Amino acid sequence: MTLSDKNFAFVMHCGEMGSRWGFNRTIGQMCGLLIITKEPMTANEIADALSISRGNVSMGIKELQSWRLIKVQHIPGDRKEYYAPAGSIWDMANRVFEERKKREIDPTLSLLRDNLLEPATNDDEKFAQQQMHEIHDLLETVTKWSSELQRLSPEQLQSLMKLGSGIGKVLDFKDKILKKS
Amino acid sequence: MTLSDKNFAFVMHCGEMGSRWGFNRTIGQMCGLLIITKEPMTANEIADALSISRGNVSMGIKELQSWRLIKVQHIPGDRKEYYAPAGSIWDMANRVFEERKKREIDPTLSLLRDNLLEPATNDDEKFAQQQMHEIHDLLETVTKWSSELQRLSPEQLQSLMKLGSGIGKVLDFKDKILKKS
DNA sequence: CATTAATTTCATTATTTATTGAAACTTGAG
DNA sequence: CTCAAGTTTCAATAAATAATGAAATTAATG
Repeated sequence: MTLSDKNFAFVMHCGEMGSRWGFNRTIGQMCGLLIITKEPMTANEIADALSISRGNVSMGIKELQSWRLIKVQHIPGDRKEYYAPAGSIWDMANRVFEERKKREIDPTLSLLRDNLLEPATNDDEKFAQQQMHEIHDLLETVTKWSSELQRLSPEQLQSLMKLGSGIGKVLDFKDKILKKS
Repeated sequence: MTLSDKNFAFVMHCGEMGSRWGFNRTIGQMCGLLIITKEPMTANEIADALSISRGNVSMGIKELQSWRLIKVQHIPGDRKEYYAPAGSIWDMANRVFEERKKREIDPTLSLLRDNLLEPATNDDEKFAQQQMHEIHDLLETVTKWSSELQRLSPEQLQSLMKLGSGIGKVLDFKDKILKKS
């Protein structure tokens, strides 16, 4: 199975972007490949399509599984493993978002919490703590929000998404209501 | 000027996180250092504090400027350049967010747009285009939203942020209103 | 305009990260 | 249990990325 030029270009683009999205080139390519391929693929097919070693594919699969982006399927009478995206595009974007929050925000939040528990012992530390406090609050807000978004029903989410520039108006509206009551 | 243990630990943490935030270790450290240091610092002070070469600091400054995270200040009668964060914590987070959108989303959106203009020439391409279409729409929504958030006044933003779990209720409320009218 | 303090550049070197492929391991079938 | 198809591991190697520091450049001062 060979990719058409256009599809190949997309897969290569995913490779280029890979490291910006949180993984590396190969894993970006694998992810892109599995997304645009209708049928689940075997590890060997992936290796062939991308001209990379079998071992590298194995690593990549492990990584993609740790991101919960792919799932394994079996075909009766065939002992090979077939890989496919673990959900819709939306699901996958969500997973990447969640996973990146875990890697990019949580560790810092934890460090800041620890730091802010101890009292500052001089002026430098006092100023530093003020700054850290601001960062802490910002990250907490982001965290609260992302978990809030996770909790919304798909319909609510869609409603929110479609809102777009309407969000400002809804906010003003809400504020008015709250002031009255 | 030497850092206290706690402040040093914070700076080193910023280094560890650096690559996850979109830059590299040194630049993460520089960023953290400038944030928790009350007074603007010279390039040499930065190099000393982090035990890195002067040249490396120069590179880092250039990079941090390209992210619009730091600004240069001058002290009368002193020809050295003094560096300081370019805004509040909130400003900086926003800049990072914006810049990352530019690097992580825009190029893909552009590729997808181009791809979707050309008609698919076979079934594989047809399926691939469906998937790309979904990705495209998702990224467009994200883009629209982030620019929407940029446009909100600070008060509106704060109001939105504080909303937290209230967002669901506001949405339901909005839907009710819309249905009535 | 010469001096010199300060900054930037960039070829070289060091470090980190990714890839290969052969060997070890796992697993299902006979 | 044995075989063979399939997968994983990991030491060795390759590739990419970052850091150094000396030389070149810039710019303020008298």
